[in-house]
Amino acid sequence: MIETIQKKSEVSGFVLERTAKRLKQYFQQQLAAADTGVTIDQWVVLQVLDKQDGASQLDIARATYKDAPTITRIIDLLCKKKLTRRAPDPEDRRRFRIYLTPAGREKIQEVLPIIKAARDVAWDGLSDEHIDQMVKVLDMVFDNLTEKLS
Amino acid sequence: MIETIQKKSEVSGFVLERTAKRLKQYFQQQLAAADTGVTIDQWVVLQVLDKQDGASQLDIARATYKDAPTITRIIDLLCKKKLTRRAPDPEDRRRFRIYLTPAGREKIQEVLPIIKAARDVAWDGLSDEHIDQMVKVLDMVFDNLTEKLS
DNA sequence: TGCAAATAATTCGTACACTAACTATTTTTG
DNA sequence: CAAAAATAGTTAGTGTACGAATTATTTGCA
Repeated sequence: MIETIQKKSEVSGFVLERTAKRLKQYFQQQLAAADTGVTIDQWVVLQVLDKQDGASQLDIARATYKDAPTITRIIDLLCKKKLTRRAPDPEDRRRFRIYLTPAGREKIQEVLPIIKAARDVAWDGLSDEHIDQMVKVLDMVFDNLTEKLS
Repeated sequence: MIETIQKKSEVSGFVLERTAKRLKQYFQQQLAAADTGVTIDQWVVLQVLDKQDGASQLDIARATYKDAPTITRIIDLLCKKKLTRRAPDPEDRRRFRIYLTPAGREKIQEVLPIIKAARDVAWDGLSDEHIDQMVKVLDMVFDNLTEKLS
């Protein structure tokens, strides 16, 4: 049997990309199936606000690793749905502070169980040690790349 | 010190997403810096054709885990750049067969070293065992989700 | 054979990612 | 203090992702 020899790194990037894509896809599908009216990326922003209400858009960008234009658009959508609101920052007129509305807080409570159930599906059959090990490797890759990008 | 207890799965999805995003970002940046004129997604399609010249768009979609409309658009762009061409499939008039042009083959040779160098950066300092372990975990997650999606 | 179902590709609409360019502020610093 | 640099946010353009609907063709089956 002839076997093509290829470096580990040749497949692993592909596997990483593929799994991340499928993970996002599954969460997205679960959110849509439950008619939550929010996307997974919008959910990520809501979660940041849940922990840090009144964050600036840049705060949110940093916390989510998304860029500024993306946050502008997501906040636009969330505000249109009345889940968040923009308030001027009294200390810096360039800045907005983003707050959850009561409807936003309710939405978080509505969506959280769906997210938790999806996590259980994704990580089913994996021990904490397995997950820890994977996170460690992923973080090393992330650090390798971040170093070179900055 | 008060520490918030959270399940492993709560952070690991985030880490996975974050690393995949950064990986893509780095490859994309390297391709742009070298003025290759192709994106990382276009490169992935070229690589499929390198292994399987004359593949149908659906073949490419399956091999890359992208969907049909996405492949249509990417092939449109690659054809516009004269790196690939569409040829009707003599056996099935619904189908196209996609072929690399000579310029496409040259482009692959031009881009390959850039990709290899980027891989080396990404996986620097990681042993084959570490990578194997990570791939195993990622594949389990992928399988967990694929099962539920179909 | 003939019609229904499946398949390959495309188009449309919405959402996200990234770059570059721009406005409006605030901070630095000469 | 005033000009320059940095910062916060927005807008525009290109590329990608995904679902739904559409067209053309092929296959399955009664």
